[in-house]
Amino acid sequence: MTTDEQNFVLKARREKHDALLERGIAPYAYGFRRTHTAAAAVAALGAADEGERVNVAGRIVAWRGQGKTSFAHLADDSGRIQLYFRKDDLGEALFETLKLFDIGDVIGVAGTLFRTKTGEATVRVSGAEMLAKSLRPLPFGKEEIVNGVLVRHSGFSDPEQRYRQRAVDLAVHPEVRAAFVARSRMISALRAFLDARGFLEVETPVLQPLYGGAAARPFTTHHNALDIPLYLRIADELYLKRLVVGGFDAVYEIGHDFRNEGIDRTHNPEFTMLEWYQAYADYSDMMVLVEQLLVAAAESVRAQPAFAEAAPKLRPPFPRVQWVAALDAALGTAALAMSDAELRAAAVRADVAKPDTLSRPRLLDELFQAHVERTLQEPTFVLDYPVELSPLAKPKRGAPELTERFELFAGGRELANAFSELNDPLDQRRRFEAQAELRAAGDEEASGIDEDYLRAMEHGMPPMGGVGVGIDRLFMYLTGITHIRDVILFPTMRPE
RNA sequence: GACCCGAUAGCUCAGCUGGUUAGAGCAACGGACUUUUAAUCCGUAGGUCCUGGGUUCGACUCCCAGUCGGGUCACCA
Repeated sequence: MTTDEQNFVLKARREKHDALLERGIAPYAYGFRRTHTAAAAVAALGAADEGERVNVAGRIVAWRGQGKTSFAHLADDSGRIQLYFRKDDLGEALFETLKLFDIGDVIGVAGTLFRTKTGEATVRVSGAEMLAKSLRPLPFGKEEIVNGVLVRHSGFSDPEQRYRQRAVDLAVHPEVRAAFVARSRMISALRAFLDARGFLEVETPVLQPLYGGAAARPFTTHHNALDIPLYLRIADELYLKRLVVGGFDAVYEIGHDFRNEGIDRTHNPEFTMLEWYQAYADYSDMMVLVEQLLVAAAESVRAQPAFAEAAPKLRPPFPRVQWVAALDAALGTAALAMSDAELRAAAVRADVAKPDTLSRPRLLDELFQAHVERTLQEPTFVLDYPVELSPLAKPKRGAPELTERFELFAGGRELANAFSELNDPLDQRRRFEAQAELRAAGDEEASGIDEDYLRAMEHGMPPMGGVGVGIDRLFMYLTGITHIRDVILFPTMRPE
């Protein structure tokens, strides 16, 4: 492989750049006054054969030179439009300058709309400006429509390079842009849903002196001036609940959480979480809210043409199954009555990795995952988790060994997790102490005691329902996209 | 972490049971062409065949190790 400096393709581009300068043409402009986007220009022509004068700008994505004429396609955010350059229209000097234009250049053109004899809306160009000379070619493939389906030839398909060079991936793949537009619209819809119900969007610390609210290994960093370790948050939960103590009755946050764990097609170390908390509500209220929110999210995805078909048609209420009953049914016995040794033996039979190292709650959870979770394809609420698995959830009314907690599963994956939030500071302290014991016994994911959070709760925390929704996975479920890297613009990669 | 697959021109790929100057299409460069659309036609240039060992008269090709990537499975409440 040649180095960039020696590469003949780059060299040719650079020579054209220099030739533009010699002709007194700036290769990099300050702006361009557009009258139409590409799509708007096509629409402006309508069914007519001759149309108005337009100024359009974008990237040259195809070029067909033909002696004293040339055809090109110009792409912008809205779509693409064909350009027709004719020497008689442009004059000798400008037509010669066109030879310095390449696929990938960003240009602006002025001209009148017309329809070619093959029926395509086209700009008959009378003036063209270089806006940004592309010194490094973009790997545009050639495209054709076969039986109404776009077929791309060559192009840019190396998965690694596509994720590493997302700017290139986006520039040459409109369908990738469409996925991220859909993601953005879905997040807007989530905000609109919560805003309309009186929730206040807030921002809580990403850098935290203690991490909590979930079971995961954190990223650790160090603050120089304070000379203390700080952790990137693994959840927003404990700060949002402090805000409810402070008098904000309904809050939510959409932000990144960070978990220092493996990377695969459903896990990125940095991912987007929506959490909300509503005072005076319990987990039953949250179930209804989650159903409504999912319907709103699915509608927003279905409104995107690229995903109109993919988005599932949700019909609340979703089925509710009891955690204990589901696990008992799968194991054929009462799971909570099993001894630690029996649980461990069951874990071995279920191919759970390293069962000897797991605490009792983790064993139960592993068994539930192995036997129940992955069977849940249609959206399903799993209710009432054992208290050992849920240190931040209130005991279930009438069954104190369980908690008022649910998780929503769909497509075999967890989409949401919610509780009637524990607001008894004395109980919370006992739960933290139990976690601390598990931690001391080697459970890396058990939490410690967060005294500052306990102090906030001791001032009086209203009863509330709270929910966490994994946004990346929700979007994957609603679009049918199977790899988390395809829903995160810049997924975490090993450095080159 | 386990198993399978892959790495060759800027991009997408071919290269047989080992054989001497490593190919194609696109992109690039030169030329022809004033309604093309995977434009077409003629010509030119472009390579550390991932890295390191080994086998062999000879390795892009076979073997070993490594690196990186992809897929599947497992793990990650």
